[in-house]
Amino acid sequence: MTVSELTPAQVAERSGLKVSALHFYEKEGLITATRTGGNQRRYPRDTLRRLAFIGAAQRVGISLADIRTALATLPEGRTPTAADWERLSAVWREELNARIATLERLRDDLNGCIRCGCLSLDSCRLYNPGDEYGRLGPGANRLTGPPRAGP
Amino acid sequence: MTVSELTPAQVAERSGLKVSALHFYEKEGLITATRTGGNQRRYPRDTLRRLAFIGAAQRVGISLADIRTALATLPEGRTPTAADWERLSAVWREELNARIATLERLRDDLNGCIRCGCLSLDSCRLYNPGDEYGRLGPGANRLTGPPRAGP
DNA sequence: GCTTGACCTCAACTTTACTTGAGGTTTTAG
DNA sequence: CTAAAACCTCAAGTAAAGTTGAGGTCAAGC
Repeated sequence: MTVSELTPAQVAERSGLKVSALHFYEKEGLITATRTGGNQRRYPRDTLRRLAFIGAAQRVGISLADIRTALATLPEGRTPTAADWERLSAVWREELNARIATLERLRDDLNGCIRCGCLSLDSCRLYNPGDEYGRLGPGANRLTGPPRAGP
Repeated sequence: MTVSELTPAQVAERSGLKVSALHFYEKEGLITATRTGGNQRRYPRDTLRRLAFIGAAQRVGISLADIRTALATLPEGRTPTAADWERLSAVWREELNARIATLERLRDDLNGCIRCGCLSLDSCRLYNPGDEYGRLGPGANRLTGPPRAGP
């Protein structure tokens, strides 16, 4: 096997993910793998970076579907450069700033709002968050936290 | 029906939730309801406040199980006072501060870390967030975002 | 040359947070 | 008094993000 390719076990080890998660991500189109003669997976080196990126985005609360959309803007046919990654991360940077701002507002609302007893009234900002969603770039959304599930 | 009790439709209207969600929350022990002679639900007025609290906590990324634990510390037998709610919200305030700090660190890491190319290396803080979880009070956890699901 | 560990596929199960639907009852408006 | 709107229960379905297990293959060490 080429020097620059990684086995499933190596990727799992270095990413902290389980092999089953790697299969899942591949099925979802988030990472790719070539196969050896014996049909075993070999991951390109930049897989670790992709996985790190996926993990960071997930920690911000972005869904795999949105992450896939963002990763799809990476160039095909060549290994992404640092500049490619930076372009992507700039979007998340905005996302993070927005999320931080939202949380700060939520905290401040909580300070004044529950204390004053207005919570549950129609006019309460905490109760009626007006700007829960926003879009900043490809696939970036869900500024305030995990979804309140639906179909 | 007593002046201070609300019908399912009224609660749904004012909370923005569906009636099915109210049933679900009741089954999960997050809210309660009395019944009329005809077996229909009537919600105490503070249900709206409970729901507002639940919504705020969810937006921070706290699970219903943890929210239930927190709500369970409210006094039984009497309507919670503003002070009761404030005690609870103080916990979330800490939670919010912690989450904000985590996101700020994540953003700063992203600024330096992806740019410098270290992402995916074992020593990278972004790649290896060391302090993803912490406990501050009853049921408070998950500081950095939604869980990466598991069994 | 065989055993052991890493791999493979595929289907089914898990959790959280709800929704939908079926089949039947209660309340309200006219 | 009746028709419509709102309610009830209970079972089953949904979505996301994976994990687990069964049954079989591949590769490395002794």
